[in-house]
Amino acid sequence: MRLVIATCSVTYSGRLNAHLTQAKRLLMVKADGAVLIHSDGGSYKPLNWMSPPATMRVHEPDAEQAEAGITEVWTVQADKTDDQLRIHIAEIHHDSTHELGSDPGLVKDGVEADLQRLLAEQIERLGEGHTLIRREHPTPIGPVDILAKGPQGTVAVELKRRGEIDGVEQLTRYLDLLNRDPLLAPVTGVFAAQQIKPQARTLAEDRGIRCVVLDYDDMRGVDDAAPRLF
Amino acid sequence: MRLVIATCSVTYSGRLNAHLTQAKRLLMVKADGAVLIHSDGGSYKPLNWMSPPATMRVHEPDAEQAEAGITEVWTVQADKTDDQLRIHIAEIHHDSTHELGSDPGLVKDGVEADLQRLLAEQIERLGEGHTLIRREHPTPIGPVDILAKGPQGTVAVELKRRGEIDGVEQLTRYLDLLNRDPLLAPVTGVFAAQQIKPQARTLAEDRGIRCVVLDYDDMRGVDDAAPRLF
DNA sequence: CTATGTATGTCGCCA
DNA sequence: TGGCGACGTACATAG
Repeated sequence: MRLVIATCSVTYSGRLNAHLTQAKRLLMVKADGAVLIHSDGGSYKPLNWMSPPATMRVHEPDAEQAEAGITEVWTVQADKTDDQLRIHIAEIHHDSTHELGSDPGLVKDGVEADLQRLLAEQIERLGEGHTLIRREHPTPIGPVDILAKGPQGTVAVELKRRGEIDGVEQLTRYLDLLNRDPLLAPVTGVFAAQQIKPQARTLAEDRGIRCVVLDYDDMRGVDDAAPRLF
Repeated sequence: MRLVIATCSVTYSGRLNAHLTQAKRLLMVKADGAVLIHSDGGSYKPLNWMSPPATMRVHEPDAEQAEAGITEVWTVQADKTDDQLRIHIAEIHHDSTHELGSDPGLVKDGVEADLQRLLAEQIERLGEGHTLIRREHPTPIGPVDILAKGPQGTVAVELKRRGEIDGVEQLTRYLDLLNRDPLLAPVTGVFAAQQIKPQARTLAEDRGIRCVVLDYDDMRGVDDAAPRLF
């Protein structure tokens, strides 16, 4: 990985065109050809970048560029598309290269997949008398997270980490569709999430959809083989 | 901006838990407290990060950590949430700090606004006999992208770069509302996008909404005065 | 490979 | 401040 602090201007052309006027920034060049241009603020998204695989070439400035104070021009070309990044460098303030090696990568815990697995195993959290029919029940408009058998018939569960209005809309579409199937109907809905926003709860209940708040830590605690990462 | 190349392990806890085992990586500390952890591959997304505003504290390792070879512990705490990043440093290979100043920011060209302008100018792409009524037709629930007059009456167009289910929902809401207006009704819907996903197409057609795929390059080619910024 | 759904999404707009 | 939609979305996974 090469790290350069430089006064530069940047132009991107590809799916859109974008331009950065001259300023002092960090240029990060990765081993796979990726280039990231960061300022000293904002979140993780760079001001501009090139995704790998890409190839970087360093040129001398032409006469006009040299006249404007440009000392070096970097051209970063995507290997598979015609996306291109052009970096015009006026001054380099720092330049260092570091051997990092490959990274063992990130281990995650607590995403929707975990929640779904746990709820399928602990389906009684929907209420007494529920049994699992299946997870990821396929429909033409997408898979229903969990389908269960409840005391009053079939139950379709939409599962979210954070329950917001679009999740209720999604579940509503599934219910409309599932209720056209005479083998399943009547199907009622359950909106299950670790946290349910008031507006989502209001909309859900207005449509006869039951809301269930899930306690992830509690559910993981019940799970015997809860893997502990750290 | 501070740049550190370090052998480290990282733990994030917040909306989920995530862990990086020990390896050599880049740690970027921004002026606003943001911290990014990058490896020497992948696109612009860091392996792990903390969004600003956040506060970083540097601690001595406790006895157990010191025993494990940790020389320094960084704790990065989000200012407004309980998200936390803990970085255990075994060895620092490089450490430099740079004053960048604020950035003038990015200028873009070629997004949805351009597509809308082009479709308004080339409204016959909706089919023979269409004329433009107006762009950004205001309604209480938001502006309809394009309103046109077609052979069978008023047509409401929802425009997307990529047509997905959410866009069909959005158009459906507009149609429900517009059809309550006796001066406009009956209003039919057109879902226009550079690319339409199968599920979105299924839902749209099920609701009697016509789908139109737009060729942006072709449309821009027809446009004489295609503006070029650089 | 394409297709689809999630994301510690981030970012910008507008009420 | 919060809701909503776009994004050069990125990213993983299933088919």
